[in-house]
Amino acid sequence: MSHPQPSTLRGQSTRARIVQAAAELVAEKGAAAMSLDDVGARARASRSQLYHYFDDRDDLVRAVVDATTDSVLLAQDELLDHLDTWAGIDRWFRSLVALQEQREARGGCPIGSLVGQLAERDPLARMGLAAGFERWEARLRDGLERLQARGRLSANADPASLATATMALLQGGLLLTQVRRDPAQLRTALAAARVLLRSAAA
Amino acid sequence: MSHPQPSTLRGQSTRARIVQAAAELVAEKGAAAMSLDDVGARARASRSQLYHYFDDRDDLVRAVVDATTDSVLLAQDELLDHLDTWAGIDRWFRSLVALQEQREARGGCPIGSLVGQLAERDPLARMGLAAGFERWEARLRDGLERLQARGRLSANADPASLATATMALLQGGLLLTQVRRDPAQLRTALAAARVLLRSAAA
DNA sequence: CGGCCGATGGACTGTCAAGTCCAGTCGGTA
DNA sequence: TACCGACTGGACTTGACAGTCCATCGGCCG
Repeated sequence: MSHPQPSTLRGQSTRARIVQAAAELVAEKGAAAMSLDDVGARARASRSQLYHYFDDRDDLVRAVVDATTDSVLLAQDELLDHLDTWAGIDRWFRSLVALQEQREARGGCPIGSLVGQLAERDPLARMGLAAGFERWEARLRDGLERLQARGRLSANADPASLATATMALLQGGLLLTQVRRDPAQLRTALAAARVLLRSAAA
Repeated sequence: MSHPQPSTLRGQSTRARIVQAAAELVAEKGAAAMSLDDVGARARASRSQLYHYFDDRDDLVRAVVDATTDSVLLAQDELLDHLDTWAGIDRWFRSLVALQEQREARGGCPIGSLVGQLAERDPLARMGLAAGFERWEARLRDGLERLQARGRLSANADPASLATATMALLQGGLLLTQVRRDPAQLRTALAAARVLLRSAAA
């Protein structure tokens, strides 16, 4: 992102259209299969506009990483705000499973799927993904800390470790769901997360 | 794999060299970045040999999937044989963490990393990956069933669900390890798996 | 010993994608 | 209105890659 934020409204909207189109293509076909021609066509932007707003292909992919984490967190924003009650946690879990059922277990986690594609190829993209996971996990950790402050979680439980383990179950559950085309995999993983968290209840 | 097994010894060894070279390149650079030229060069095989033994690029990638799962399971074979004792399970977990430390948290799971790269692009590859996970999880499930038969696991525990949840924690832990370049992520995830399993102990 | 067939080498082709270049247009400001 | 810089369009270059073709080798069997 060595390019500055576009100064005109039109420029900002063009840049946003490009990132949006690229993010869709990455989600549909994978990061490696996304071509700049496809992006240009979908965003109704010419070749040179891509290079006007981004250094190169990798720079655009990094913007896609950020946009994807933004959209994942935004979609769950309400739910993530209420992870400080057992009911709120259960509601979050149920909505995650419902989403996979609705998608017929396709696609896995939009962020997690990118790890295998980008982590070993572009250090900056890897750091962007790590930052995305950190924002996500922090929401859960904060919820668990409030739960603990309210005395519903054992005083000697470690919200940080519980949050990490829950994220692992979520990501692993999504991966198994994707590869087996079976949302029950995520359901089982999150049921285990529930057991794990409840076992730390006060 | 519409091509028959090569009939001569020389042919078999050439085919094996090709798959081996392709598997290394996929592990190093990702499935999309593996080029047939690279494979040929590393395997000391010419272009036409690749097409002599495989239908096309996708066919070779599917062979890589199978070879990769074989090698992952082979490497852990001893450990997977002893998942019917708590000590054996702990030993398995410790060795998984040690391996990530040794690799400096790079690469993630050789099988799991391929899911995000292949699952939505090649249905046959996805099925190959699912078969690999099934073989892996079955070893764990069998161990837990023997543990249960021996009365060390609660009679109303479900070895299948526990195995799935453990695999999810393993895969999710590896993903977080890879993206954060921190083996402690896997350690935390497997510590949670231990808690989960022990909570089902008899 | 002679032919058959799996196995091999390497050149060739068409396609497609990344990145460059330059000739413009648009919109605000003096 | 004239300027200026941000913005836009699309052609062009270069390189890489998947897949094809054909000529040849070499061991085995009749």
